[in-house]
Amino acid sequence: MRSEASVLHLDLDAFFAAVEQRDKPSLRGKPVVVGGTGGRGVVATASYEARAYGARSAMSSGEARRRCPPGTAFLGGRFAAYSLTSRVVMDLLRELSPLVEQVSVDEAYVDLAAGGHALDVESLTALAHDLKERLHTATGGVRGSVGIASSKTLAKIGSELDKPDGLLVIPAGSELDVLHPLPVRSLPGVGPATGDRLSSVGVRTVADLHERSLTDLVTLVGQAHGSGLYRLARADDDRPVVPDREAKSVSAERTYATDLTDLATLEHEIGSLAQRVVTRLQKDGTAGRTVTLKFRRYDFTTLTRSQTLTQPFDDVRTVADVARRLLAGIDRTGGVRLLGVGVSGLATYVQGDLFAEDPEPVADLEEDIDAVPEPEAVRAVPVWHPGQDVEHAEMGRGWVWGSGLNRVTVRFEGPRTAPGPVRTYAGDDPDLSPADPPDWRSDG
DNA sequence: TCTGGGGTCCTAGGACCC
DNA sequence: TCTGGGGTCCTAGGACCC
Repeated sequence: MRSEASVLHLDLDAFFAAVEQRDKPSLRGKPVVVGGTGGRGVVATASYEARAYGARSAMSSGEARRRCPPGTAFLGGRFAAYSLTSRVVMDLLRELSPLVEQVSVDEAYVDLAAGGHALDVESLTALAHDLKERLHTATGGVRGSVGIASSKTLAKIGSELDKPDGLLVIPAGSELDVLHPLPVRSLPGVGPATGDRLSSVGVRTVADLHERSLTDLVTLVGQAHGSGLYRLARADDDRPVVPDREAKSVSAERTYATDLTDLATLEHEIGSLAQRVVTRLQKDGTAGRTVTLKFRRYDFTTLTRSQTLTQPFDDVRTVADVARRLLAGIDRTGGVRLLGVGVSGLATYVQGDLFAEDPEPVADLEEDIDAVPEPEAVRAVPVWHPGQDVEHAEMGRGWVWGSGLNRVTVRFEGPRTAPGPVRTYAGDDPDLSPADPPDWRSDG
């Protein structure tokens, strides 16, 4: 908690629906629901007109249809438009401060102290008012709610309390006055499960929470969550505004209109999910070490299976092969409602121009790189993927990082100058064809 | 027409190493 | 011949958020 209200939280109001209403004037003033329109769809965003009829985020689309009147627009979503509009807003925020932490397409924190702004309540109110107006103009009609307080949590609660089109400054010193009357469920991080546990011991408001001892709370909801709640009840939150957080995992999943049972179909679906994940991995110039398969049965029971490999990978074949092997160990009786494929344990690599004259130094990126020499060449080499039959090796392009006798170390070509997935094969001819596989091995 | 899709963080147990 | 802890990594599941 800072001594001044210098953290701003912006939350765009009914964002997806607002963009639709902006682009289609006939939808303005009418209930609009954006989300999955199929039999198993859920609501992503309901306009405030639709909320008046009881439509809510995460509700099944069927339920929303039942609640909303005829004439309600049910739309599938145009994510390119949302993302473009989001960028306009985030650019405006970056004019306020170099420290902007984007949480999602429609939400961000801004460190106003880092932007050198006057932090008295009057100035902050004027700043927020001005931001809201500029945002509305720049986006062509989207509105947002702003909270400004001495911490991220309080700023977020502030924007939430005055929605929609809100503006709430919580002056330093008044945090507990705002916090204590609120239901615990309104604290970020307190969902249905924690809410029920707290309620079962008579904790309903933040004031109730404030009366409980640290040990009580830790016993009730665990170490991390318990101490977090203890601090929250005291407005004790000093988390910094952090721009550009690195992603820790990448995943893709799909719920099928009807449950899948056929193994060949499941394996095919895993292939297309793996492709989606790998496309993003490669675009980000990153690679991962762990593949996770997510599996939801016909009855909604959900399980995950994962496997960690010794080397990072960023190719479809590895991801798909590992995921298919994980699938083989799962009882598929009754049918599969959802499949997901994820990659985690991401390693971050320096992006750079492949042919830059003065490449980024790679030596100190990771300890185990120290011994690796500069790449000698980029050339076509056979590429083997962990878990793959040697017979199915392909030709690929890779950086050759040192070819010794009977041994060539290859890194995948990609937008990076630092270590990526390493594939080594033994053999004295670096131009061996896949039809004539050498004695393959995977090795650092 | 019950329950999307993309994430983060935490817990807990077992393996393994020192 | 009984019996340590601590630390880290991996796996599985769960809570929560937008």
